[in-house]
Amino acid sequence: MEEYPAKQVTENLDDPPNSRLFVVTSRSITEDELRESFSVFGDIQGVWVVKDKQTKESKGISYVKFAKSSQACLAMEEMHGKVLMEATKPIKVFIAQSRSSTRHRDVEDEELTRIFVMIPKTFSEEDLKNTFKEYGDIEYCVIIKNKFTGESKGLGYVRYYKPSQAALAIENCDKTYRAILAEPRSKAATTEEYSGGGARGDYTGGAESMNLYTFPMGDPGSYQGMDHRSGDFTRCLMMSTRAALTQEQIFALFDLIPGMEYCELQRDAYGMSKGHAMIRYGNLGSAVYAKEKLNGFEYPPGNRLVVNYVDDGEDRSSPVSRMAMQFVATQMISSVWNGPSTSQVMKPPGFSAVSSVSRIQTDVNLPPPKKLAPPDSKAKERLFVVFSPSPLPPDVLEDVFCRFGSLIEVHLVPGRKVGYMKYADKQCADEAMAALHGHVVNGVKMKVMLADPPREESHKRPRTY
DNA sequence: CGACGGGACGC
DNA sequence: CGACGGGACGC
Repeated sequence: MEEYPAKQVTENLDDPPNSRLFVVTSRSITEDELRESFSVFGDIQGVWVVKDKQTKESKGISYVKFAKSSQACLAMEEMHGKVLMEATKPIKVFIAQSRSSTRHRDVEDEELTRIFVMIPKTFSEEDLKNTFKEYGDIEYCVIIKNKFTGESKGLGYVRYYKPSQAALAIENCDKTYRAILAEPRSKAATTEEYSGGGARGDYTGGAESMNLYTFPMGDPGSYQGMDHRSGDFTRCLMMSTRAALTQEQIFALFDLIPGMEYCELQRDAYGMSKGHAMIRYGNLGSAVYAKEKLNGFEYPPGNRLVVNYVDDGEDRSSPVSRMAMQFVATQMISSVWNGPSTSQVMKPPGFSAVSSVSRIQTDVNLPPPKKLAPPDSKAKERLFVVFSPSPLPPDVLEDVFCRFGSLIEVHLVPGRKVGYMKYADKQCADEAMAALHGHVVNGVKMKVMLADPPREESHKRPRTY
């Protein structure tokens, strides 16, 4: 990166985060060749080939700095495993450790594919998915909820399949979501030594001795993102991995679930793993079970496997097969919640279907519910609502206040008996106020007024008088 | 009466 | 296995 003043270079290496690549190549690969092959992915700010001090020969290590993390991630995804020149080995590409970091582990996809966002409390996981799917395919969404009341805490996780997708979301989503990369869930985990080295072959043995019931899948949170639609279950699975796994390892892993018919690692023209394997089971139950047990499983530890259903071309539309799949799904969910020993206890199919019984009692003649305005809409008017004797739950308030149209968000002030209703349209807000002020909902009397303008950004110096 | 911004997952 | 240069300069 000699074309930049040195001070600027060292200061920019980690800015923005995860915008620099660590590239392992044959020693014959030059800076020009790297620049040439990586420049299609974005704005390269510098290329540095590490060379031996004395001999000036390349050590087979290079750094490529991009302007954006999404560009670096895309380049990593596309170039990892590629052969740059005839008769040289395929290159390895990783996001470089930040210069200040002392750690020596590769940066895993696990750390680059999940984002942490702040969202309106009214957001469902479906809303979250719909908001963030424009940046790439989402593996799952989870909203953090109060365990007792089920109320959203206004925080969520979105897991993408690829680092570039998460990076695009962070770079481009509305600032109000405050999207950042999520810290990996296991903080001090992965302590045991996997120095990554020659121990790869041992993991097959490890897998065989593993107890399926003790897989680290026990947190119900990860199931909230599971897709329960019956149409998504198939006998065919696709597994993605970024660590190099052998055909034998993958076979052994998926063969732990009885009924595997077929398992093949996909390879590119050089015989290098493309990081995908196709697995098929002889029956749907086995496939569902394998997916739930192995998706997210770390094998080897630190390398998170992604397992998904792929369309196997079977007709899943008949009522009989739909019901069969619903049955399997319900059984799965039940066994997850209750543990394997009680998996016989099942809820009837369709149990979790929405029961939209009206839960509103009021002295107002309410119009029917209307759709919410997009969460990123600009608020044209806010209502200030005072509740007596106690505040109404947010879902009830949303149901009531949305009926005049353009409602963006319900905000209750924690610990107080007041709240704010954000509207994208002034007239809708005024209608809501006119209709609801002084009225009673579920025994709670409401004052509905125009809100004072929001407090200014509090980053100013405190007043000194 | 009654006023408004922050951040973490049942490991 | 495969991890960090050379050269610079505004309180």
